[in-house]
Amino acid sequence: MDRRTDLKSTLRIEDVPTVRTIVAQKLREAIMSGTLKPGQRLVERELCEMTGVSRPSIREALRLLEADGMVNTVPHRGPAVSTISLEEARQLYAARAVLEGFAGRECARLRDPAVARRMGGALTRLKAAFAFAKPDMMAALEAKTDFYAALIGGCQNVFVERMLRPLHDRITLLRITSMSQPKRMNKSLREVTAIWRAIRSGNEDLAERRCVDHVEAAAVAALDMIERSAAKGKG
Amino acid sequence: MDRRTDLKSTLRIEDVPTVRTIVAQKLREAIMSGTLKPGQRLVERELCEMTGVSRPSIREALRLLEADGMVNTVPHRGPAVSTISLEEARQLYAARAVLEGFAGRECARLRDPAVARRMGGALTRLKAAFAFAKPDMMAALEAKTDFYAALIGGCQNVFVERMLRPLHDRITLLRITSMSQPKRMNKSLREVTAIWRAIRSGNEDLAERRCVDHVEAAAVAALDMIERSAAKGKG
DNA sequence: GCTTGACAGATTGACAGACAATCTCAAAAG
DNA sequence: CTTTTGAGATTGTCTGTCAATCTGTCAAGC
Repeated sequence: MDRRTDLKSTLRIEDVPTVRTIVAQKLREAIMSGTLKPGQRLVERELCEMTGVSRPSIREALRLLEADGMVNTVPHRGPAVSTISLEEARQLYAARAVLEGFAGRECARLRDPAVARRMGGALTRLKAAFAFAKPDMMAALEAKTDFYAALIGGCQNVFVERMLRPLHDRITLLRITSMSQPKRMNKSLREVTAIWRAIRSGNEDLAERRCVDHVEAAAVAALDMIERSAAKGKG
Repeated sequence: MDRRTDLKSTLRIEDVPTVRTIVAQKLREAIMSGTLKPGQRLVERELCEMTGVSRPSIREALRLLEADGMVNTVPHRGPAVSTISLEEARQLYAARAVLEGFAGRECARLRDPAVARRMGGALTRLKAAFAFAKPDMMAALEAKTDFYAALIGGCQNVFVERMLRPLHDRITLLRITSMSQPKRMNKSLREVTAIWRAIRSGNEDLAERRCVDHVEAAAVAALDMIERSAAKGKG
């Protein structure tokens, strides 16, 4: 017997995955991991072969990504992985700073112990990833993702949550373009710890400030790298 | 000869409307105007008959609205016009306040005369709509929409722009649930004028403050009305 | 009378196939 | 070398089909 049927009837699973959502998520991951590169055209039939699903399903999944800004569809030319200019990258970080600043403020105001605990756990794991001579970048990325999840979820605002997710996705995509920066990790760790402390202390203004500072520092590093790689490409 | 072909080859028209985008826009308008009510289920075949397009196109349009949060699709039960709880409405206004505060700040910082001019024009028309004994609500709504468009576009941030549009759409949808409040119009006019003045003067902090104040005042009015209508429904 | 269960109708999820409109790119013509 | 033309590729859209799932009704049982 199919176990899923059983679960659905008893536990009332909310999020029954449909083919289109699975495909959409797979495409998202492929884009963020760099398998599908920015600017690359997404030919529908190729995606059908890759995923083994029909064109209608592929197209519906593409509409979801389109609305997220992950792919750009121009009529009669088809969808392509979104590219981002230096100026747009600036705007992206500015938008993220605003929203994450708000999230930090709200976390501090609400003072949910569970949120602070989750952040603390993520920080511990993040530090642990750097305890060895050879940092475990995979574990570090996971820990950081979890920290952000706590921050974003902790603000108790579904709209801010929904808006920040695509922004983070596109920043991940942005990092693919340039390279990952292991050097900034230490500084980043200090910034994130400061966020946690501010939130735990319930200082709203400080929490917002720390979040904005962190995003702006990340922006400087990322934009600098993009600028450099662009100049390198030219020269 | 087809004139459109000519235009496209020469002017490179960006936004060639496709059936799915037309349908999506039509549905958006139908939802915002109250033709399709919150909670109402959207049966695909009915939408086909209404719009005269096929099911796949309808479905693609629905994915776009789904990503905007305009409709809510639960697997195997189909899409329905999004409903919003009182708590969610609070969160919606909070998110709008953050983003519009940023937009105001940026408009003040950038000091684009064209933006100030456009806002001024919208304000003039907004005032004119109230110059008669019987206010022209239609004209007022249009003027206000134009004012917001100037504010949102003036911040020069495509991400903030893209995020604010769905929020405004859902607030419009929210107003349908409760009734429109002509009484608040005068107060609202004063608030909006204050935003304009702050932006024109280039005072970033003040512009942000005025935008946040305005949204929060609108939130109080809207939430109060929702609460009252909800209580009325119960009693 | 109320709950439970089963059945039929309705609806969505997903697929295959088809065709016109449009884009792209390379070869041919000037 | 530039422009034009044309073939191939790709998207936009439609029709039709079938299985899986939901919903509401109606009868059976407590």
